[in-house]
Amino acid sequence: MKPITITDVAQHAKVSKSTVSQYLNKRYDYMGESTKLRIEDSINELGYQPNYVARSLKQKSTKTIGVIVANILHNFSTEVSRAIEDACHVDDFHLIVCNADDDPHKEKKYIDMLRAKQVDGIIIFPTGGNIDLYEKMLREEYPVVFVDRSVPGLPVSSIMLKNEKAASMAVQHFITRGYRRIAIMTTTLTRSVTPRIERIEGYKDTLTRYKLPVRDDYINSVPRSDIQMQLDRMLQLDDPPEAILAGNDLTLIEILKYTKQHDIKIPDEIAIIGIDDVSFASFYTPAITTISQPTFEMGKKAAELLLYKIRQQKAEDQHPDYRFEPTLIERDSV
Amino acid sequence: MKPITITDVAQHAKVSKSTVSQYLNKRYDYMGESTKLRIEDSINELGYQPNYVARSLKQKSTKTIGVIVANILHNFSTEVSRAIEDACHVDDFHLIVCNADDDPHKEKKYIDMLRAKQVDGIIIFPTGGNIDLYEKMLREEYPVVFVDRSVPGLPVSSIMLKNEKAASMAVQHFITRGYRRIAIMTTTLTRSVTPRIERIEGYKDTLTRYKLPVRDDYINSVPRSDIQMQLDRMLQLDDPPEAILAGNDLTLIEILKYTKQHDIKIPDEIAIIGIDDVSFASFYTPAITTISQPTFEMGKKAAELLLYKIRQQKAEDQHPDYRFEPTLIERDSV
DNA sequence: CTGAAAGCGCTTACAG
DNA sequence: CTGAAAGCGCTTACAG
Repeated sequence: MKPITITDVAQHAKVSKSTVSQYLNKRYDYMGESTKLRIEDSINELGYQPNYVARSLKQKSTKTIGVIVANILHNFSTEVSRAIEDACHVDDFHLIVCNADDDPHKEKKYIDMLRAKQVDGIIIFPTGGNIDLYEKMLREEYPVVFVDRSVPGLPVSSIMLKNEKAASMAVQHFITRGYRRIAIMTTTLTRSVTPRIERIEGYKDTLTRYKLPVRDDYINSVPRSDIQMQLDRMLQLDDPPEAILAGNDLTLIEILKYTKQHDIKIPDEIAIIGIDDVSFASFYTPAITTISQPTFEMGKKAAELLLYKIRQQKAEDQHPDYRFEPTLIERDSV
Repeated sequence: MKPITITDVAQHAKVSKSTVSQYLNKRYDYMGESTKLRIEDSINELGYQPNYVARSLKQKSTKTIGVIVANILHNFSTEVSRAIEDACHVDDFHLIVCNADDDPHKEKKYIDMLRAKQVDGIIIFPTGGNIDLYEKMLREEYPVVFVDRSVPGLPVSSIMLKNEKAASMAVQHFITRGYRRIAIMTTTLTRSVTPRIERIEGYKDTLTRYKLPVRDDYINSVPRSDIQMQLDRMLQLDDPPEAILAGNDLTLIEILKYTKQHDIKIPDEIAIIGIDDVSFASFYTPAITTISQPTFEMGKKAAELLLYKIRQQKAEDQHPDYRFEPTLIERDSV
């Protein structure tokens, strides 16, 4: 079945393609009322749908943006993506979401694919493994915004949590409740990743501020698959920690699996706070105290910033990173 | 900064655009070795990236498919989408995922948008509210595959769970463990939705088969926001149920919130099975017994079927629906 | 107020 | 073995 094109509509309405195009783009300024009506009728009668691909080619804009998340398994990624989608929707922009799976090769593949598809800009949760590619995009004045992690040296702002503050709030909460031996557990990646570094920094600073010792054997950064083992090691220390700060949702899940399996009571035997709110936090037993990120605002800001760059046709921005406030949600795991 | 086009490459390599295009499409059959090398060098030197939009316009194929899930909040949707993505990746097809949010208007909007963007086919988790639109697509021989829910009367197969069997397995498991007063709770929608209907059917049949009474006041289909209230009502019956089958993940979550809040012991005071595996099932206390769907296989089959239709340029298929096996994962909530 | 013509960046028969 | 030309379905100055 042959699709209806603008030519068919023009013939049917007995006007030129140009006039139909004017109509489609709502340039009614000089259009006769009867012409307008004839075109409208023809469109309905033929069931005409404009071909965006053709339009995009001519206009050099697809009204589509790409989002590449570092790892879709983090709840944070999904929530931010959804907020980005909502914000784009207002301006009639569409989204293509890709998952780099913490792999710079995949990230590069997706960047290339999205650019070949001519998306108007990309929001990246950077793996950190493609610095020269990010630089190249910038040289080509291609609109990019970073989320969750920053890329030092690039004049592109990143939308991030106040990570140090988040860790600090958690540690302070532990301290207030009387805990002194406080550990932190994060997942590790081969590349250095802003949130992890800053959260550990905030953790250390806060301990120091409260004159508590900073112990290396309480600071863990291991691959997700090794978390259970690492907990084993840490809890067998002579003076094991009484509290653990989970650096993100996946880490928290591994810790809960461990405590469940070894029948360790929370918070009596070990207190827990997780950064990132998880779906089951409120109805887990015990309900889990978390530090949540304002994912909705962060996604919105990322979208707005990217759309702004797209409109201004600029890639750089002089603004420092945008930092968002963490929120402590007190529940029963501390 | 002006992007590099095939014309630039042709000039730089001192050949025609046609030849460059042949090269790009790996039609090397009659191409001189030196020509090939010159083109390759020019591409690298200029950093040329083909424009897929232009290619798509000419080839009338975007190598992209759309996925419209009824409600992204169901874990099932996310997992199936990911499986579809993996399967498409093999054939170098890309994905645009949209969330209809159980709203037929949004579903229609997304179908129109995806077709305007000329995606080669769409996988739909149908809301059921756009039958005429589905029919129109079929008339236009547009490739479509349904997932999770079927649309009666349309010669388009749907990829579904053996829903009756899933409910039946759950009920049998309850019965084997000695439970007799078994209820079912599902979310309701204004439109009738295959899984819900079939699961209730399977539930009833199994009770009947075991000569247990089928009680209307044990069968609940209410909006998500009313689940808590409904549980209240049901548990205040003179002879309240001893076991509840949760029709999907969101229902299960509402039930767990309720039991937590009212301090109801699982499984001692109420036993629970959820259809759909949830992330926290294994480390919840108690670990939740679930019936899981083979989401990976289902997504794979959906993708394969759609890609097949796209290649054959056909929309109909005579095959009955594809049905997949549920799996009972015994844990501690029964 | 409307239409003819050029052009977006590719691909593809076809000619030589 | 390679190139000239037409065309995919739109939009956009420009002419009248």
